Amino acid sequence: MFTMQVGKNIRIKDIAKLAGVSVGTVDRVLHNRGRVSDYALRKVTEVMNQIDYKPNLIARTLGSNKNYRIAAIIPDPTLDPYWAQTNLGIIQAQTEWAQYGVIVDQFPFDLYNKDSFQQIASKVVESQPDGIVLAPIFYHESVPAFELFQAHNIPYVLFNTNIREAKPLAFIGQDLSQSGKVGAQLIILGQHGPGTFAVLHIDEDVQDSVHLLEKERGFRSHLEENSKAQYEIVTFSISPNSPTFNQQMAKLMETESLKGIFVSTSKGTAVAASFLQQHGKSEIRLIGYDILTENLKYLRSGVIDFLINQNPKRQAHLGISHLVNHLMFKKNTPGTDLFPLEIITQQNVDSYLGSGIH
Amino acid sequence: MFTMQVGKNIRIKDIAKLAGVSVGTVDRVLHNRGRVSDYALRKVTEVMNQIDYKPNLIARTLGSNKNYRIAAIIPDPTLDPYWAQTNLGIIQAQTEWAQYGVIVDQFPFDLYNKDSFQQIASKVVESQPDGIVLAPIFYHESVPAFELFQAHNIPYVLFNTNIREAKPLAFIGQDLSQSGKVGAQLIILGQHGPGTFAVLHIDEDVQDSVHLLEKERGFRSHLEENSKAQYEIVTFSISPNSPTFNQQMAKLMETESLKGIFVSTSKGTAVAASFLQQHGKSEIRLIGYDILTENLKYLRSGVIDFLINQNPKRQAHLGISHLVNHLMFKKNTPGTDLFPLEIITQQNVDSYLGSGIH
DNA sequence: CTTTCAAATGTGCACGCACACAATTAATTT
DNA sequence: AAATTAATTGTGTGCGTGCACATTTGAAAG
Repeated sequence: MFTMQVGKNIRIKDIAKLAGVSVGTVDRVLHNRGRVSDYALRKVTEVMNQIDYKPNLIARTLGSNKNYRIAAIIPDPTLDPYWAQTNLGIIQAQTEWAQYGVIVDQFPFDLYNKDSFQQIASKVVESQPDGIVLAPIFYHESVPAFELFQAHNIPYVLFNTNIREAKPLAFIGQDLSQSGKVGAQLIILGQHGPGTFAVLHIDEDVQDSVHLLEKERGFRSHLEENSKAQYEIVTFSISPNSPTFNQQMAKLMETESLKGIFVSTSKGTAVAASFLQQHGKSEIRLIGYDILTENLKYLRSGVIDFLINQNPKRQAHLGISHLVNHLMFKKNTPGTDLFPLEIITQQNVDSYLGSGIH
Repeated sequence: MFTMQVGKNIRIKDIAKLAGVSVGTVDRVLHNRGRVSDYALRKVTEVMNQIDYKPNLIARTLGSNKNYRIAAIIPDPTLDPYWAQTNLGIIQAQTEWAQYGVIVDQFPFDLYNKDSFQQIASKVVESQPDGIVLAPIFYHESVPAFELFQAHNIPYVLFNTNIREAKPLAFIGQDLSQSGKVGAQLIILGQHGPGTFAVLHIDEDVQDSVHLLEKERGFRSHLEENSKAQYEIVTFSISPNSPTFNQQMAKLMETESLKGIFVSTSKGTAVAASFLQQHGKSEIRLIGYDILTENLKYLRSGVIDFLINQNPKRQAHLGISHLVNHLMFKKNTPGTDLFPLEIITQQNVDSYLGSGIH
């Protein structure tokens, strides 16, 4: 029907010519800003249906010379090495987009204080950002926050923890139940029953931490389905601040039948490792989370056998990129971006440390 | 010294004003095209040293409306599922950059024919591309190819296999020796000696395949260093076309002491798996490479215990991106991009399949 | 002192899009 | 029929950079 130049891309100008209108009209149709007659609308949409128009995103960003402010709500990075990694990802995204008019403001809250989360959330809304990225680790406190964001029409992206009720622009993280299954698979590998496996939730308020319980659920379900031998699974939910903490851990270490430990938190992994080492029980299989400096030490010395990498840095980085793509490039982001459940060992850990952002 | 507007970025125009010259002169200095007086050159460089000018890449690509042709030299994707994955990565990059005037031409060569590689290489140079990405799987044939590229001043990016003599723009791939070590670590996990481990090189001409021997070297070195029990390691280098292939494999399967098999090629992994299954020896630990459809089947049914993911798709994709960044955005690429040695199991394989390009 | 010519410098347009504003047309009122 | 107003459509400018071309400068030659 129409002769098109090969190689060259279709521009708004071309559409205008084909539809017999001006670029302004096409522009109004594309962004449905109204102020267009039915006739012109029909003409343009007709052309649009026949050709495959892909707007030049490069030109678009240059043309609309907008500035965007993004708020990042994360736990205080100075209080926890895991969230320090997250912080790094945010900083990276920040510097990356800075020259294109994107400003990322961090709003840290206290990991151990639910109220602080709520306070920060309303503070963020007050600052009227164009978008929000957040790690909604507190279930109950998050739901009203989402409602607040929605009421103010601010798009938000979740990472780390998914919450069913939230209708975010995107979720970036892992399938936590599946993550538990990976842990289970690694803990029974080459083991011969019967024996005991321990699940440890160290350092967080488990009552409300959906993500930790999800991991445990996956862990248990895989063991029940797949282990031929008889294994006992025990769960400990303890805070290191508790007066009985040392005592409880010591008792666990001395359990004769103990064959493996699965720790659901990254920080807790190193804690469990130190106890195993102290009690000369390095042979007991230990599986935990994330490549933190502390964990690295124990992984290298063989106390920790496997780490499951949650990649907090990349999660945060990608969260912001998603938001920028949405705001600046008007790109449709995929609803969920599930990260691979990376298995880290003594032998492949360096290949992960060496590679940039993966 | 100079008052700068916060938030706003420095433009060429700003530099010109500060240096007391026109934008044209600044442009000439930036791209050192000459035709600039010593005085002006000094003035501009002075300003450049004081401020941190980051060119707006968005505007740059829009302004210089250039077209780039990239040639991709890879083994024929129709002959091997591994290289089919590579092909997918190239196609993805192709569609991604198409609208910005980047054209990627594929030049497939015959995986089993070294001469075809040489022929294709000179054919590529004839086509005068702006850049080349290639998988130099044949050592001896690659070196003269690199010299040819250099002589014609065409930048090239390597992936999959690194070659010391090549001075590429970038190398994208894995540390193969370390990859073998990961294989070894996974094969002894939970095993109790004594016993036999087999290293299988199936399907390629091992004489010249540096990459396979690298893996074996790593495998052996880790076992020698780390296993307390006595293990015997045997190596088989066989082609499935060989008349004695079935016989040799059958004999291996019946080896009583066999505790594990490490296969160095992705295609060979499925072959080994089928033999294990046929002989009812699924309990023998099997470790191989890559998430190919065939391998997936055996991984799911438990015949394959671990796969090490080389991520051919992403390697190819990133190779092209590196080249585009160099050509179009004039960005300095990092010399080497070592991919993590991803460990794939029954439980985490879906998390890898689900995620897009990571 | 004018002419010639090359080196140095400045100016203007294009890239494709967004957006503000100007111009046109049609409908309604006086 | 002229004037007012609203609805629609078209035009122009800017975003920051690259590049072609025009202009200026200064020195050498006539």
